[in-house]
Amino acid sequence: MLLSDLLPHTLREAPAEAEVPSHRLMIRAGLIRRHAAGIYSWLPIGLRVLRKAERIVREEMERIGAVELLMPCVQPAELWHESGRWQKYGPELLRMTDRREREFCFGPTHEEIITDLIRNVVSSHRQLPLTLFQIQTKFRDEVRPRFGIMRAREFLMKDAYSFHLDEDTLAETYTRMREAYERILERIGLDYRVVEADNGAIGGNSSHEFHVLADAGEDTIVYAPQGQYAANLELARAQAPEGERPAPGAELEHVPTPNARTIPEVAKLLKIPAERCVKTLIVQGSEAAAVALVLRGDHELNHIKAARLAEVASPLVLLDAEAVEALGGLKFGSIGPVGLEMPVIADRDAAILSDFCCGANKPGEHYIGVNWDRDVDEPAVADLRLAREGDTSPDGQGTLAFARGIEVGHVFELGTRYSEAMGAVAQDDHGAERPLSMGCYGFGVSRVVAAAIEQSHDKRGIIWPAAIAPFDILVVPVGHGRSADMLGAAERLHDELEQAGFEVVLDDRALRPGVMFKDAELLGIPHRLVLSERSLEQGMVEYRARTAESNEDIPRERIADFLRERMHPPE
RNA sequence: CGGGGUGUAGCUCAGCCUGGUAGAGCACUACGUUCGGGACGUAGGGGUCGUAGGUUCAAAUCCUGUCACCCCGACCA
Repeated sequence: MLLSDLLPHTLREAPAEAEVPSHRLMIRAGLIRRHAAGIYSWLPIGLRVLRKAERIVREEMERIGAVELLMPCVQPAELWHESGRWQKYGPELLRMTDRREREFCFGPTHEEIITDLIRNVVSSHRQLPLTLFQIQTKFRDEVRPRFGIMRAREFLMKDAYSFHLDEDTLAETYTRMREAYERILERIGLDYRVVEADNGAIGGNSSHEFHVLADAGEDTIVYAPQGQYAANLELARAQAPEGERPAPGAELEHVPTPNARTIPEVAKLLKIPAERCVKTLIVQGSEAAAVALVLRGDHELNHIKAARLAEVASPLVLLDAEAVEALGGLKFGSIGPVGLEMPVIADRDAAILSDFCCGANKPGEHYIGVNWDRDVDEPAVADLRLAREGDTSPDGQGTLAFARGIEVGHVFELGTRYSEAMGAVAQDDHGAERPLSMGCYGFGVSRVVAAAIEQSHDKRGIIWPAAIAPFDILVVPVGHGRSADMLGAAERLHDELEQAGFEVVLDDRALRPGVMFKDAELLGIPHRLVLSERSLEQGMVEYRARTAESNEDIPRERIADFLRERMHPPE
């Protein structure tokens, strides 16, 4: 293929808006182009990469017996009303009306459509289990699209759905899908972690996320480097405290704390470590107007965990200063559980404290020597806090470390949430009609391309993993001006390698060598061959891997074999 | 949605404070010289200064509204 035919458009400088390496490099290399926030074109070279990622995903889906179909991007509102999500999904759902004022949305996901399809097509256990997938453009009207293709509003996703009448085959498909995702990420050559996850808006039971590790990642993942445990920080269980609560050793005492509102200020003023203070957060209750959450002073509230408590409203609402004041004159900076007239839930670490310090529910006053049971009713106890680096892993193996991750895949066991709402049933082997169990499995195809660049680039440009590189080999002829047949020689080399089965692109732009070399590095094609007047005379070709610092001269007639060995080294 | 910021040529930016003929580098076109790490010369093309209104003899510049975009926090492949 000729580079000049591929709409090459490299930039020396990236637009000011591009912040993270993958976004900058994709724009500079001319792989994508933005039209509006989170909406991009894929230029020919970029599209080759996307198609390669897509092909790997498709192959691994087919390997586990999933079957491809294609569903519509535009979906009728009625189906979303049936599942209840027309109300629930919120402004992220791009809604529209047709000429007859009938409502539609641009699909952000396809549970409704697939369930509608299956309920009309499947009626017997003999047709199950069944796993279907598609690779298709999705639209989610993200609050804040950013980082180019990484968090776009329009993006390419593989979504798969499985249907079952028994939990065993659902669990089996779920496991096979997890393994398929691991194979995809291994084939692309990415460093990743599988983590326990929250189910979010899609709902259901068990759920795992697949994160590619990268500094630009938007999620914090928690994992034990020496053990198996890994989870999204939102979900990571905190280490349970050991031992019993010590018996009270101090008297309850009222102390003035003028101008000390935060835990560090109070701790400093009273010369008490933050670990012996508690903070009290007032949130909206599910039934009660307010619920108090008590955490140790040095711990942070995990909002997801709090929202999951039956007593607490979901999603979590932290009451603001005004609402707190309305509850009997409470002020931020001096709230504590003593004498508080509302349900109190303490984190496990706060619940085993004795002789602790807390706000006295009057501005500028605190209590010290506070003890549960003696001074305050025993609280309900729950895991409320965020995990911290250095905590012992919840499974006891090693200590927790944090890393940044880019979520490229997410698998869910949905159960019967959609099939019950939408009446997707089949007859079991006794002739009884039962709702189908579902699994759903998403993989961000366009996002994994950005993730690959985040993990594999240097200051000069992209370093494509071989599996998704737009081409295997770039041929660069230099010295057009001196040697009349330079381009002809390059074309012969290109044709020969193409016939040998390589994907080859020839830089036929006849630019100055420096420009072509810079672009070669920016584009990141794994193998570069340079032809020059000198090498032609000597019957050699100059080879350099994208990752190498220097050149090797390879005899012209050996070049195909040499490249074969480089790309597929003998075991 | 809350907080901060930016809109001037395809890209990076200057000009704005202190109103007076819209600029530079890169990119683009033509010609010439160059040709192993982002060359040089000459001549060109391209911008109603985001947008609407106001102040003024005169607005890129001052004022008001509005839109778009970017960054930091609550959501997701």
